[in-house]
Amino acid sequence: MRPTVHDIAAAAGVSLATVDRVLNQRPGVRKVTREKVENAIREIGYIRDVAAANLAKGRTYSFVFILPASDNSFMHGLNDEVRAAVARSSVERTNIRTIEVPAFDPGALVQILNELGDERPSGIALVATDAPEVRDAVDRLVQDGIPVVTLVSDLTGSQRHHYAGVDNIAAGRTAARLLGRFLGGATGEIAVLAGSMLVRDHRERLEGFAAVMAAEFPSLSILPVIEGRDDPEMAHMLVADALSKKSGIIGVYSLGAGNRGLIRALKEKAVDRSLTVIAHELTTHTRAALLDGTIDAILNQDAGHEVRSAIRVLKAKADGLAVIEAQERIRLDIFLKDNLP
Amino acid sequence: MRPTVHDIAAAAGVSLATVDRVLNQRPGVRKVTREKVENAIREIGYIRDVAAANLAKGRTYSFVFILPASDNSFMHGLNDEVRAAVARSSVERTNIRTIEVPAFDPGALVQILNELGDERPSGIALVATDAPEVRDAVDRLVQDGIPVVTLVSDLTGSQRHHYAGVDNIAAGRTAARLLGRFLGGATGEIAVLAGSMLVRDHRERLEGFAAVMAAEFPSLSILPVIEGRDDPEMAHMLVADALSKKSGIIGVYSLGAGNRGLIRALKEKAVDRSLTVIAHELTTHTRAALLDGTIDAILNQDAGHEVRSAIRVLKAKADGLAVIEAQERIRLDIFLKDNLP
DNA sequence: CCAAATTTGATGTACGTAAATCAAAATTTG
DNA sequence: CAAATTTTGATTTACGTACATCAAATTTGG
Repeated sequence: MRPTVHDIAAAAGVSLATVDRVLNQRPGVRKVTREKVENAIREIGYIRDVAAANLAKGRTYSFVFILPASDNSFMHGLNDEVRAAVARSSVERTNIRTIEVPAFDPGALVQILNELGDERPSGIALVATDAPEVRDAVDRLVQDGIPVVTLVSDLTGSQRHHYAGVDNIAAGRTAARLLGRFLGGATGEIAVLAGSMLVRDHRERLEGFAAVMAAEFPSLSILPVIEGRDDPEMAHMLVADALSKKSGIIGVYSLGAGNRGLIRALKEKAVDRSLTVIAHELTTHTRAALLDGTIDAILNQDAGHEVRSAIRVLKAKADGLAVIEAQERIRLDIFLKDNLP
Repeated sequence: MRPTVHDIAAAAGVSLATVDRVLNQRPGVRKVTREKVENAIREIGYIRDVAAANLAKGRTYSFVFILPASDNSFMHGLNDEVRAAVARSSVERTNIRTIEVPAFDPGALVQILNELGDERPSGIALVATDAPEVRDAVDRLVQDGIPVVTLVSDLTGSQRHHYAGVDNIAAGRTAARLLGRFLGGATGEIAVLAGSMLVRDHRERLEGFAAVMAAEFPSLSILPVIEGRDDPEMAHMLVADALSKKSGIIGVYSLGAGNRGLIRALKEKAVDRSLTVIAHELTTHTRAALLDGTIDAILNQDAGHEVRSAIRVLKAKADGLAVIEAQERIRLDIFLKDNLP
C-alpha cells in the first residue's frame, strides 16, 4: 500500500497538522521539526496523491497558449489541435485559453507575456519569436514560478522549462541526406524555399541542410535561399521564376510553410523535368502532391503530439512532478507515399 | 462548473442513491426511473470524475503484460520499457505484472490466457502469436469484459480492443521505396532476411515490401527469403553464405530482429562491395552500423511508446472512456544518420 | 521566572464518488 | 385488499489531501 500523510505523521512522531504544514510550505514549523518530517517523507517514500490533492483543492489548471496569427496550413492545424485539447479539457480539469498574436512581432508577444505575469495562469505555452526581449519576458515569468514551454520554435538562451518541438537542425540534415541519396550522385543545383530567415526553426533547418550537403554531396550546389514568407502566392511566383531561369535545378527543399504555391509552380513548370522535392509539414496539399509524385518525401512534426506534450509537461511542472523525457521528445516524421497516416 | 451526481439527482428528481444505482449498474431501479436518470445525465452533460471515483473505490488497476521469452535486443528493450512502467506504476495507481511465455508457442500462450480469465485482471497486453486458438482465447477474455490489447504483433480476426503497434505492411512498402530510391535505378538482386514467416508482423512486412518492389522497381529482383529465426548466429551464417554465392546482390532488407549477425556478415563479406541496407529496430548494434555506414536506414517502432500507449488504452477501456485515436497511433520511425534520437 | 510569541496538536469540513444500511414508499401478487 | 415484494429515499462512511480553527504545549525574550 502506498504511504499516506498519516504514515508520515506516525513515522515522524508529529501530528497530521504539522505534516500538512511542511508538505504545503505553510509557516509555523521549527527547522528541526521540518527536517524530521522531511526525513520521514524520504524514508517511507511518500508520494503525494495528485488526484486526491487536486480534488481537495478543487483545482483546475488554467493554461494559456499563445499562437501566431499566421494564415498557413500548419498553424491552422496547430490551432485545431489546441481546440481539440480544449474540448477534452473539462475531463482533465484543465482550462485552456488561446491568444493570437501577430506573427514575427516580438513587441506584441512581450506585452501579452507581461500581462500574463499579473494574471498568473498555471502554465503558458508559446510559439516563440526568437528575440532577446521575448527571452527576457519569458525568464521573468519563469522566475515568478510560472511554468513556460515553447512550442514548435524555441527561444535561444531562455530559462523556459521545456521545448515541445522537433530538432530542426536534424530535420535539415535529414532532408539533405534524403535528397542527396534520392538523386544518387547526380550533379546539379538545389533550390531552397524558406519562409523567413528571421525565425529560428527555418534558420536551423537551413543550417543542417547546408552542412550535410557541403560535407557529403559536393556534386550538388545550393542556390541562394528563396524567402517566400510562408505565403502561397509569393512562393509560387518566386519558385516559378527560379525554375524558368535556372535550368540546372534538379532538386528542391522547401523548409517552411505555405507549400501550396510551390506545388502549383512545380506542376506548371516542371512537367518535362524530373525534380526531386522534399518539403516540410503534412497538409492536404503536400499529401496530395506526395501521392501524385510531385513531392518525394515530407518531413513533418505532429502538431497534435506537440500540443498534448506541452499540456502534459505544463501539468507536471505545475504539480512539481517529473516528466517522462522519452515520451516528450517530439519526433521528426518522415513520410513517403507508403507510410502516410 | 462541472455537474456532479447531486446535479443529476436534482435534474432527474430522484435521490442520490438512485443515481448511484444507475451509474454503477446496481439492481433495484425500475426501467422508467433508470431512463429518467439517464436522460438527465445526457442533458446536463455529466461526466464521471474518474479521479474522485478511483479515490473512492481505492482502485488500483492490475495489468498483465505477456511477452515472448526471445533473446533479441528488441524484446529486451520492450521488457525494459515495461519495467520502466512498473517503476512509475505506484504513482499511477497501476499494478503491472509481466509473464514470459516461450516464443512462437500458441499452446503456452493459450494456457496463460485461460488462467488469467479466472484471475480477472483489469487489463491484458500481449505480443500475439497469430494462431486461431490464441484468437479464441483472447475473444473469450473480451467476452468476459476484460480489456485486451495486442502489442507489436496483432491477432488476425480477433475482438481485441486495440492493437499497439505499427502498420507492418506500410513498413515493408516504405522499406522497398527507400531501397529502390537509394539504389537509383540500378539493376540487381535484393536479399531479404526475416525471423520467421510464422509471425504476422514479418509476413506483413514482406508482403508490403514485395508489392512495391514488383510494382515500382522492376529492375530489382527479390531473392528467396532467408529465415534467421531472429538468431544472430544463424543470421550471420545464412547471410554470409548468400553474399558469397550471389554476386548480384546489391541490396539487403532485414525485416526481423537479431541484426547483430547480419551486421557482422556485412562487415566481413562486403568490404569491397557497395550494398544498400535497410534494417528494422533501432538497437545499439543497428545504431552503430547506421553511423558507420553499414546500414543506410533503420525502420523502428518505439517500444516505450507502445508500452505507454497500451497502458493508456487499457486504463481507458477499464474506465469505459474514449481513447484519443491520433495519440495512440504507433508511428513508423525512419532513422537516417542524421535524425537519431 | 513570567509573559509573550511561536510552535504543535486535535479536530472538523470539504472535494466528488462509491458503497452500504435501513426505513419508507410504491408496486405487484394472491 | 392485505401481504409480499420491489423500488426509492435518506443518511453515513470512506478514499487521500487541503485548509481552517482553536486549544495546548513549547520556546523565546525581557
